[in-house]
Order: sequence, then C-alpha cells, then structure tokens
Amino acid sequence: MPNSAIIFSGVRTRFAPSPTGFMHVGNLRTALYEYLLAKSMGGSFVLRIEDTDRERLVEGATDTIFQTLKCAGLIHDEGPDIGGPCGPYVQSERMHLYRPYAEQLVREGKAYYCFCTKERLDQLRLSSDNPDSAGYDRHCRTLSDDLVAEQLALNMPHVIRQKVPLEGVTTFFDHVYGEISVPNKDLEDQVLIKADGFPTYNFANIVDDHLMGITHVVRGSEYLSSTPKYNLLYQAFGWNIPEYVHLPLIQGKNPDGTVSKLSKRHGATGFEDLVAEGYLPEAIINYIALLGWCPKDNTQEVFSLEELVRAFSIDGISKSPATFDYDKLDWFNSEYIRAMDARAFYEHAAPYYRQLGVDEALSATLLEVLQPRITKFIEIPEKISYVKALPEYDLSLFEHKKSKSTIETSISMLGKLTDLLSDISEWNKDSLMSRLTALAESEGVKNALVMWPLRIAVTGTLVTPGGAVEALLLIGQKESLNRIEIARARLSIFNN
RNA sequence: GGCCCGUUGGUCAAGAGGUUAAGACAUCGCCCUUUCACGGCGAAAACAGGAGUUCGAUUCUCCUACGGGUCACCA
Repeated sequence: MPNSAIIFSGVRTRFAPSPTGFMHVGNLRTALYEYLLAKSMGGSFVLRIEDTDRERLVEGATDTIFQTLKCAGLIHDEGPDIGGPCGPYVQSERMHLYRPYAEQLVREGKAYYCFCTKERLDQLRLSSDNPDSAGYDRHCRTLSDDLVAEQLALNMPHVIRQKVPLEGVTTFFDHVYGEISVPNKDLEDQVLIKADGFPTYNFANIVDDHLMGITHVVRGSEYLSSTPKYNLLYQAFGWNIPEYVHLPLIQGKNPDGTVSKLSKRHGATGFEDLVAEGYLPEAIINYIALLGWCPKDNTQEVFSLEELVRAFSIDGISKSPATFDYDKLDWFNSEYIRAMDARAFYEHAAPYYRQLGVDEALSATLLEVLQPRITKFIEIPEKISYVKALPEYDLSLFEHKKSKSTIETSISMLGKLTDLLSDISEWNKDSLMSRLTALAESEGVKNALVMWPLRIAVTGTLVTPGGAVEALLLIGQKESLNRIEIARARLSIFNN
C-alpha cells in the first residue's frame, strides 16, 4: 500500500489544470483564488498537472500553464518543475498509486469491477426513456465473485466503479454555497479506474488531494453536483474531507443580450489572447479578482497582487455568476498604464512607435501625449499614424462648430501661419505655443480658431492625441510647412 | 427531464429585518481646454413576481418565473 498522506500544518491549496489547451480566464481566476487563499493564510499553493485523459492531451499545454502562472505572478510552492515533498506532481507519473487504492475499495465492498462494454453502455443510453438522464444501470454491481475472478483471469477489459449507497443522503458544506444535500439514489456508480488503466479525474483527484495534504479544494461551481460522490469516497477511505470553496461561473455577454458560459465567441478568453490584445497581466489579474469576489473595504478597486493577498477572504466570494465585461477590463488597463512611471511606459510604448519608423528623438513628446490617452499599447500605431504620412482627408474637417472654424477662417489662418511658422527658429513647445497664442491674440480670436485649422492641415486627422503644438513637434518644421501648403492649395478651390 | 445552484441599475457589486439602497465601469450633461483624452462636477438607472413570518421585509420561509450548472471509461 502506498504511503499515507504526509502531515502538513497550515492551509494548502492546489491548482490542478489539465493540459488540454490554452488558459481560460475562468481557470486563471480559480488559480488566483487558490493562490490568494493560501497566501492570505500563510499556506502553500501547489500546482498539479491532471493529465489522465490521454486523448485530450495537447502538446505544449503544460508549458503554457507554467508561463501563464509565472506571467501572472502566481508562484507555486510545489509543482512539477520545482518538486516538493509530495511529488511527482504530474498524474501520469503517479499511475502506480491509484489502482491499489481502488482495489482496496473493491476488497472492502465499496467498489466493484465492471466489464460492461462501451457498446452496452451506449445502448443503455439510447434505450432509456430519457436518453439525457440515463445513468449506469449497475449491471455489474452484483456479479458473483467467481464470475469476476473468471473474467479477470481471462484478461477481460474492465473498469472499477464506485459502489454508491442506494439509500440515504449525502450532505456537505461549502464555504460559498453553504450546506448542500443530495439523495444518494441520484448519484451514479462512477468510474474510478478506466479500461486503459488510468484513473478518472474523479478518482485521481481525491487520492492526490489526500496524499498531498490539500486542506481547501477551490474549483468552479460546475463541480458542485459531483462533490457528494467525492465525499462518499473520502468516507470510504476514512480520510478527512477537505474544506470546499466552489466559485461562481464567469459568463459572457451574447450579441442578443443574453449571457452564457464565457467562450471564444465572446471575444478573447485565454490569458495569452488577452495579453496579445494589449491587456497587461496585472490588469487582467486585478479585474478577474473582482469578478466574483469583493473586498471587505470595497472602496478600493485597483489592487496589486500583494494587496489582494492582504485583502482576500473567503466570505467575500459571491454565489451568483458574473459576466465578463471588456469595458471594465479596458478601464483597469488604462489605470495601470496611467500609473506607470516614465521608464516603464517608455519600455512598453517604444516598440510600437519604432515599428512605425518614428524617430526616437520624439519620444518625450510622444510619451507625454500618449500615456493619458491609450487604453492598450497596441492602439499606438493607429493613433499616431499621421506622423509618418499625411492621410487623405476631406476638406470638411476644417469646419468645426465648437472652435468656430470654417473653410474661410481656415484659409485665412493658414495663410498667416505659413509666414509665422517659416519664421520660427526654435522649434519647441514653448516657442510654438507662445507664437501661436500671440497670433490668436493679435487677430482677436480664440486660440481654437488658430489651432483647429493648423492641426487639421498638419495631421489630416479629426481626432489626434495631443494638440496642434504636439503635432507640429512630432512632424517637424519642414514637413509641417509642406502640409500646410498642401492644405492651402486644396482649399484654394473655395476662393472666388 | 431528474438533481443542484443562483436572481440588487446595461455590467461588477455593497448592504444580512427599519438606509435618501453605497461605490466602480459604461451612458448622458456641464466645467476645464488646442481636437481627443485626463481631471472636476452632476444626471439617469436596481432589490424578478407572488404568498407568508413580522409592527416593519431587498434582507427570513415557501411557491412560481427566469438564468445557470450537472447527469462520460472529460476534467
């Protein structure tokens, strides 16, 4: 018999993903809460890979799990890559452990061998009154010992099933949902060991949680309905039942206004996809932390991971499902961007404008103009594309009600600006600003009447980050004058 | 369909028998202003419905409706 569980002190949580693809934000949030729960109570966070489904294995998926956790800052204390006292931490490497436990249950009459074929089971489902609700009919539950021995001796393919009590009620306590009771007659004799010899998730899960000393099982609420079966298993072994913390689902908003479980059609739902779309890992973590959990002092919204650890408590977790809101994520992302110091912002932003071929010397202006205005860094190229090339634009852009700018005033102002700007020797913010405001003053008009046509002529863009002065700075004197000439030439059709 | 869970503004949510039912995002308006954004101020917007219990229910109980989850040799 394998060793029994090592005795640990303190809280131990585990993140147990299966390597079947990318990291869904729902899974990430589960990992986050497991991390927060453990760390907030000075405990350990364990990573375990559940790869018992050989058919759904995806190459590289385990690396994605490692990278995502690292990138999100959820550092585990034990896991496949760093080891620990309960290794190995990959279920396929613990294969030898599970069957003896299952056989122990068989010997004790709490589980049994089942030789039913896939075909029989399919047939069972089809012939049932209600194909959707048919469970296993417990055909092999009462096979004689002799018959079982005979089948086994013949090497007949088989599984091991849990023998669920036919009567009674199983009750468990969940820290989020409270006490939940289910009649045992509604529980199926689930498979523990599959025909390929691998344990099912249902079985490996409880064996490993026990052996690894997991004190708090945190998982999505979709496991709520199978929890009674797990408890029956713990009881069958005489093991302690862990604390349960089931999490509300994360839903997505459908185009028709309804909601359903968050999936690809709602937009990016993988951590990597969100990062690729321009969301900062810290912002994603901050946002999903608040999806289904609320701090005691709920005046604060922006939390670092350390702050989350300090603020976290189980009773702040809500029962009702939350809808993923990209607008709110956007807001968090901009908050994180605005809070960056100059160096960090530069490091994130520079690659985007360099890729546009914009001169490094313009960084100062660019940074100042961009930081308060972007929600994601990937927006940078489209926001400043006018710097590299004057876009085609409609002359109607020169008309702007709020600035009182019209075609006529534009023609007039641009004429004056040509002279004024050719004349400037120091092409910097202060001198440009003072010369332009001086012009407005001498003309007896508002600054906007000068700035509007200038900005349009120089950028050809209705909305730009920063104003006319910044645009002039970014484009340079020569090209600015060139663009003003282009505008004047085009506007000349309105003369006469 | 059986079983389980849920339901406070468009979204995230606080509130746990007596409150003008917080706050944030989004929306709209105003201010600031060189367009936009930032910032400031403000507006609109909610206890799913019905029975109880109670002097009083958003808060407790039950029912209904709606939403979700689950019923695999997937996790």
